[in-house]
Amino acid sequence: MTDERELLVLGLLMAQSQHGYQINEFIEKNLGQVSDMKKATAYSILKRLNQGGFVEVSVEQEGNRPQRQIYTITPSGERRFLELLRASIATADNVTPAGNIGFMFIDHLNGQEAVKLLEEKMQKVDHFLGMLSLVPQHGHGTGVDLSIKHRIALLQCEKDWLARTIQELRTRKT
Amino acid sequence: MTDERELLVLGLLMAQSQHGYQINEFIEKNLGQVSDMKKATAYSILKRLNQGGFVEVSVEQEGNRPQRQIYTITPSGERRFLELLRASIATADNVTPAGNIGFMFIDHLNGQEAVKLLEEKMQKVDHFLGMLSLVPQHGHGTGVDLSIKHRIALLQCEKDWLARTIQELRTRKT
DNA sequence: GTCGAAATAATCATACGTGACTATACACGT
DNA sequence: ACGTGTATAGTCACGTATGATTATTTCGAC
Repeated sequence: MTDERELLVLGLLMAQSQHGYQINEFIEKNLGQVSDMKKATAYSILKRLNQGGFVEVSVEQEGNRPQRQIYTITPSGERRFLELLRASIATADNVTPAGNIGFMFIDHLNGQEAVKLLEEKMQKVDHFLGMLSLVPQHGHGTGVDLSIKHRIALLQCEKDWLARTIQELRTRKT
Repeated sequence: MTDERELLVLGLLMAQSQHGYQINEFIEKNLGQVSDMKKATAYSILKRLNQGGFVEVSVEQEGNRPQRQIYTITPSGERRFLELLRASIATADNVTPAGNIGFMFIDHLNGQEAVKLLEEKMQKVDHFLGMLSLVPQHGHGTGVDLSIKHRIALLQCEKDWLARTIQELRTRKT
């Protein structure tokens, strides 16, 4: 998890030098669908990256506004970025996709309630699918699009599985 | 994340009162495919649950062995369990399935390497799929089986997506 | 001109998760 | 009887992530 967050921050700095607020704004506004990293976390990651020599800090003053720390990726940081990127793409640690533990104990609920809750979940998945398909394409085959398509594919799969499972539970109850 | 872990521990205590070591052993040996929670984490969760009045502790001494803390779920704990269970089944917070951030930046690699890394990932997914299909069935339609089937479905979907994407990248490169 | 809301830019206290470590008891070979 | 590996049962120090908070500036409404 940590590595993915560092990768995200380094990736944004690969595009251009930025200050903390800018990074957070970008994540909030454009990547809300992709990362749930919080402001304070981004700042602490920037600090860590700086201590590791992966980014450099310079201070900027604009008008009367408070000082800002501008972060710039270093050559060492670019190497680190590629390292993390390769690891991220090539690995599949994939333990427990969130929400899976609950299924283990579903027998503690009666069939009717289980079905109702699964339907609720399916609706939420569907709603989320809707949000994602509204995200505009960035261009042909950019990584960002790939990433979005990946999420859509997984969510669609989740939705299908829920539909099948609900059917099964309904049948069994009879 | 925290909630899912609490749910897991409470769920195990719903089946029977247990001491910490027993819980950890069970998770390690039987749920390695389902949860990556570590020993120390389980102990700290038990402590928290105890402080919240969701489990009670009693001390047991068996022969000359060191004392053991036996944890028993309380009525309040059972309510909490159901609460967490319902929430877990009905929600779909699903932000960033691990490994997705990497795709965003895949353009920083050349096509050939990207394909190679995706193939590596696919192999790992496939290997993991193999492991999961070896897990013995617990019985007909128990939650545990449902949970495993869910993971298999998602992994299969991931594998298919990777295969499609690799094809696409190959085509594009030409 | 002034008052409150929103934007800007961050820090801090706190809780959570985990690798490393501690410590005892038993089994087994030699 | 002695070492030594493994099972038992847990604690602790440390790093990470985040909600809450701080502090200043700009802007629009009145």
